[in-house]
Amino acid sequence: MADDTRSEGPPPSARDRALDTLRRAVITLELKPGAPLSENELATRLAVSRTPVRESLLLLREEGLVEVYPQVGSFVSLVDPERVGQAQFIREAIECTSLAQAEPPFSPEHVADLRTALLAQRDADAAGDHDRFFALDEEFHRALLALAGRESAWRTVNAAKAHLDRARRLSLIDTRPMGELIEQHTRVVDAIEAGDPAAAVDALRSHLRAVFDDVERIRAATPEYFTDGRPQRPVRRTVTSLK
Amino acid sequence: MADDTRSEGPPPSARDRALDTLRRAVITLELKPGAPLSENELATRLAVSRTPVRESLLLLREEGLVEVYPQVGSFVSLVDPERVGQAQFIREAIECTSLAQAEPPFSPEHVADLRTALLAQRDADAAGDHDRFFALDEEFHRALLALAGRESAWRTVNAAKAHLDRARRLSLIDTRPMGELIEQHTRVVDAIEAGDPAAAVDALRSHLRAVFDDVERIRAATPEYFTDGRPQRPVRRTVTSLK
DNA sequence: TCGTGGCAACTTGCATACAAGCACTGATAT
DNA sequence: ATATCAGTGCTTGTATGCAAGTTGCCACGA
Repeated sequence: MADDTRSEGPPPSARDRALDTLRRAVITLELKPGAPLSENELATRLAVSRTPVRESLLLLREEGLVEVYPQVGSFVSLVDPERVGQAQFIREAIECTSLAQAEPPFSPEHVADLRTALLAQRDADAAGDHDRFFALDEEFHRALLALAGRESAWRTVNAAKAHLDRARRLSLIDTRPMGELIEQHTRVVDAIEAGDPAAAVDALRSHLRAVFDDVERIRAATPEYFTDGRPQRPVRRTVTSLK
Repeated sequence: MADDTRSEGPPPSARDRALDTLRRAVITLELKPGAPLSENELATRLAVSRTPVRESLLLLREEGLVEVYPQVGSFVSLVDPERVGQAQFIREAIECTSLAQAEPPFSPEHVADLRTALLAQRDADAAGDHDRFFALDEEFHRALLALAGRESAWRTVNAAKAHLDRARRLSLIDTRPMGELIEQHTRVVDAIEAGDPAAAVDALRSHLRAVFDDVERIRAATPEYFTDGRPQRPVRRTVTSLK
């Protein structure tokens, strides 16, 4: 088990690499909401043919991150407050239900995972490392699901919260302190360690709603990245450079 | 509103048609779990090229309905009890949370929709029309979400419950009476009409769990369509005919 | 009879050519 | 100056050819 290279699975295909690259570019706002995309342009940049790029865009479209207008063009989706709200509801339903169904005593390893993610998150915030902060935030919520043996539900939560994540990333442009969020996470873990699931659910719920309320503030600050309810107007423009 | 042809949106592309056809074939068990697929074969049957078929398989793979082994073949996914349980949890979390957050008085139209679906479902059961029965079952649960203004969450629920639906369809092979399910639905609507959301949630939860428990019975009856935990063995065979 | 090696046919992944359609530009007429 | 119309270049959708790899059959040898 030591000399295992862990090459599990086949080598990533050109599509896998293109998909990872593009998805990451979209959620990190490297590709900004509303930015026009072009299969040919992206294929050139990624040094592959249109096929893997096209298939990637098809999957990203299914995730709600890209919109494709036939014979017109493809665009990074604008952040849709409606979808953000939907993601918020789904997340709250799944995470809170999971936590509510978890029964003490809790696995010490899982609780330790939560504490570890929490401390690392504090460091990342202090260092101003936004990417790491978000990765740890995901790790925290994932560990929360694992506490009740519902880690497999993470995939569904993740798929639903893409728009929510982008909105949250927008808020980091102001390099705003994340202390409040860490504080809220801490309250959740404290309640868990105290063996009080009900209190943990309450703390989690108010945390998730605080995150959601923040979206409106972000929207007011950067309205150009949000939909105004009207259909996204297809406008052909020069493609923004990817890296 | 009468002469409106409702042609909203562009005409369906070859990919759209292929995807609809294939997805329907998989969830109705016309294409049985474990059945080998072939892009070329399907392309010929559907009278299109490999491209739309390939893209459809890619999307179905993302939905968990198809498994693709590069250079080996594509197969209809076996029903995975693990995924069925996951779907059950997600469904219960979302539907019950939605119903719990709904506040009386309820919209008379929505309640009427529930009653209508219920009666129609009784007819479909009596007529032995399985497809219609399932369509109405979806309509019922969708209306339940609409009651709390969470109809948009239906998409997420639907995406998660593909394996669950196939398992339920397997049970219909015995032409088993669906009276119990209708009975359970009725209890939910009764509680709603009585303006008692808490009771409705309890009735809904026990209904969903009854559906889930049924899966084990189905698995015992038709184990060849379920995974035994081991990876699905790729075996090349003659492609089952589609329609 | 049983084991083994190689060939043939199939699979999906990727690249590319062609088709159909929309948007923008610019010239032209009013 | 303004409105209209045709052209051009881009877009995505589809079809198809080629490449790389795997499976299973079948002949061959022990």
